[in-house]
Amino acid sequence: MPELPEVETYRRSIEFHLLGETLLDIRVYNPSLRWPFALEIYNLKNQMLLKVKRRGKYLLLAFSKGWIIIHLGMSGNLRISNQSFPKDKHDHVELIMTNSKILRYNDQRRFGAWLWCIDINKTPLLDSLGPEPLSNNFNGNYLFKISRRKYTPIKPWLMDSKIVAGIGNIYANECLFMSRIDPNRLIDNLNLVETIKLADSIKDILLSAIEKHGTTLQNFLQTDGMPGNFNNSLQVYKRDGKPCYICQQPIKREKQRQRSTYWCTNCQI
DNA sequence: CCCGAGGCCTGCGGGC
DNA sequence: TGCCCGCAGGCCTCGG
Repeated sequence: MPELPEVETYRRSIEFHLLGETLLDIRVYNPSLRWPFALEIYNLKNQMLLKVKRRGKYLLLAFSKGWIIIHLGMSGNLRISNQSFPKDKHDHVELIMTNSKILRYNDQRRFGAWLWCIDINKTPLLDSLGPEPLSNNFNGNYLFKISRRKYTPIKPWLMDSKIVAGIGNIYANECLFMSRIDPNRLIDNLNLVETIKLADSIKDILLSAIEKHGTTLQNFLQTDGMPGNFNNSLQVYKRDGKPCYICQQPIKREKQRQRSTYWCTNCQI
């Protein structure tokens, strides 16, 4: 579910509320997530939260003995609340902190993960990730270079975390609309002007979605329970059959690799 | 090596 | 009302 902007929204909120607090207790109601809840996390008891980082869609919490790696899968949610807040049946993990606040992990489908590592620079899950889309080493030249002599369609390629980290189905669709590129185009076929336009669109869209605290479709809520505000900015995602905001032609939907792709057949070429 | 389908889960909405 | 099907912000694993 949550893509880079939603995870970044969580990162900022956790940093604001919980950085420097000590982890008093860990409660696990259901350890059977995508992989079993990492038992090493119990060793972090009585340690201070030192850093809150993000890599792609992974949230990284640093303690002196190591890191908690959180991935939210499709339906994972984080909330920061007081003890009095009633528990939901899909609440699976709670971190109880010294300022009497609880970080609570809720995940209806349990595709998410709570893992552990000593060194985030030496962990297989993160090693294989491509560049951060908002960093300087992600740009149109990079996209141009790695797309030569490859013949996969651009849209599923953008969702491959080895190419660029953090882009999922919503933002892949939106970025291609902004750069006016047909999602079915084969990547080798894009010229440098187009890959530059695409990289710039990716940065634009992600930054603006972060500013609006993400997109709420079904499950995503901010740590205070408020929805994200990027929904009104969506140009194509979930708009099949509705008129394109530029040319009024109906937005088309088709599956690519089992995922819905939305685009304007008139504007995107 | 590369690619795509399958599968992990739960819940919702639409058609009959 | 109920059942069945398709659909949903992801991504690892495995087969060809």
